[in-house]
Amino acid sequence: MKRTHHCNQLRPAQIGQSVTLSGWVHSRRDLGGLIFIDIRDREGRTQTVFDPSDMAPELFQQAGLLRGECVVSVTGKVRARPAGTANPKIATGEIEIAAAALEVLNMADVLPFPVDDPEVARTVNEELRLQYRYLDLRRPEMARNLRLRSKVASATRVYFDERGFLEVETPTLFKSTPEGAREFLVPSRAQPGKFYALPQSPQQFKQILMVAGVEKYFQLARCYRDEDQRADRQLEFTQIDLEMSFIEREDIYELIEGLLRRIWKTALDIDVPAPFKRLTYQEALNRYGIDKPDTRFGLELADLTEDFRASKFKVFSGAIAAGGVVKAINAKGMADATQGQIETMTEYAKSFGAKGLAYIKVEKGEWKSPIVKFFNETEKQALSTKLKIEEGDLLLFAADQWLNACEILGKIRLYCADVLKTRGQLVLPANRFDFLWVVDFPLLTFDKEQNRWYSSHHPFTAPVAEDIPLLTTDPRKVRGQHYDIVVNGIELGGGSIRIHQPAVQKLVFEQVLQIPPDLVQARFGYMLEAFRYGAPPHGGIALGFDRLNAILCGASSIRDVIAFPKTAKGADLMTDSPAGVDPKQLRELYLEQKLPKKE
RNA sequence: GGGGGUGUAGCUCAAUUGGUUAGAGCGCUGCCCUGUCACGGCAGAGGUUACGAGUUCGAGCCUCGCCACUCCCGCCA
Repeated sequence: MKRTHHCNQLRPAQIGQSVTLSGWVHSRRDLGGLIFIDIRDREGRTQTVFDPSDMAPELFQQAGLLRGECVVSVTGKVRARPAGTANPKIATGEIEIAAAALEVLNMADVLPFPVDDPEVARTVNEELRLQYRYLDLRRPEMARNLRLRSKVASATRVYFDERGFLEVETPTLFKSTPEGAREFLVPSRAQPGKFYALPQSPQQFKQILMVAGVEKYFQLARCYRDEDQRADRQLEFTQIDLEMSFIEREDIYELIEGLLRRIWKTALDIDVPAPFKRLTYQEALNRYGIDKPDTRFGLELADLTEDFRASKFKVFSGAIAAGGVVKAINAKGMADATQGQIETMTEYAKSFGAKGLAYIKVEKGEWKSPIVKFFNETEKQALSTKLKIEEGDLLLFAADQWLNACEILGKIRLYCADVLKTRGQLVLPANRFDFLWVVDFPLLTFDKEQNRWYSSHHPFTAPVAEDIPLLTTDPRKVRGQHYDIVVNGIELGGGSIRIHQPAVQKLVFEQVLQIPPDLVQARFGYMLEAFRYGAPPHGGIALGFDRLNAILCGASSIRDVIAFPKTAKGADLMTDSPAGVDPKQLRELYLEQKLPKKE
């Protein structure tokens, strides 16, 4: 019995037709002398009626045995529902199928959790959902996420095709290049003692493709990073990865703005305005305390360094004398925070390395604070002006080295925004998307513990041309031609213009990053060689495809937009992976196990 | 590696200060019911309180350990 329609197709126009529907028993309502069975498929659901006055007793009896999630085919005539019994909640609610035949394609055991009740299903323990993912994915919400993701992938492919990009697949069996994220290793059977590594990104291959003359490459690339996970980070994830030759940063901005506009239009029917705002790294830190600012709300950081340079309050003036800064935010309307809440915030700040969190509550025209007695009139005036102080405000301070002070207040800013959201004092519309580019990142960051410079982004990022001479003299000041795309405080992607001159690349590896020449040769020699045979200037970007879809779906975790995600410990609860292997398999790979001792 | 949260019936949740036989709704089973759509009514079954120790006259509750899930810090070139 092949189906003639799907379960969201029949309307009054089809009344009188004989049809067959196939799907799952969504719900049954057995009235004794009359049975209603709603059949559901991925498109929707349709009511069928089993009426004993109209059919063989065996058929009616069979219908009575059906249970939730049985798979059935029902054949019958489409008819209008009797007056007053239409169901306006579903699209097929004006009609029903008068069942004439029933084929039970498969029975179903009682489910471990309901999939037909969205209220309950939403709160079901995620552990259970992951164990029975095939049931979880039957839920309309999850089915919608899968479908949206597919549409976004299609729109992406169409967009890049229109722009002349080639979709090229790159290997997932790569080699280990242990700069950066920890890698998954894959032992080679054919070459004892040697290993592949799964790529953290197709970075090197896509640059080689530019040397190969592809000019415009893209891929929905699977990437692997053996690092601890988060709500927005999985061991394996997907990137919209691309690279172009003969371009500058502006070309990437234009391209990605177009892509995101296309995706938002396709997925949400929203017209995103372009060009996007741009912020330098410096400004992002200074104003928002983070390199991926959520600009949907204010609570911006103010700089008070000059106002407190000579202050009697030594915590401030001392930090400044040590080369640091004093920064503050005004948490509007939070003066009623309890001592406990302030304590919580202080502990929170300390967990990010703050020494403390000075505050002033502005209540009943008074400044209540343990520190305000140290301030003179000029200082108070400066605070008033720069922080636009009003009744009911809560001022929070950080005095530390510039980056620390900014980052601490950046975290506190987000924390305050959450509190204000919870209280209903800050409302962010679900359809608001603040896109922006963050640019002019420092090319290098100094690692105090290892006493060396490392790449802020990755070692292939090109310095801003005029900063190249500073590479060996003053690395701190070198700006990278790196850019991040941020939306609503989420880092959606990042990329850069790459180094295409082998001499500069070699200089960065050996002189700046201090990687021994033989290691450079072993790891990147093929790349340096490739660049000698005519490498075009090139650059690219990668966007987190899972994060992108989570944003579009309004999901709080990327697990909700990945069909079969892993838990925080990297387990797949459905298949029970990872799992042990047979000793024979290990022997074939020339591996021995040395497991940690349990105490 | 570190910090926080959660774990009680198939599911979602209760359970006073440590005190009687651990409850409710949904689901499930049986019976009744011809216009329901969260159908309704009656009856019933269903518990190693994640697991393991300990304290106590007595532990779902307190202590220690351990496991799983989750959020965060570190980590994520």
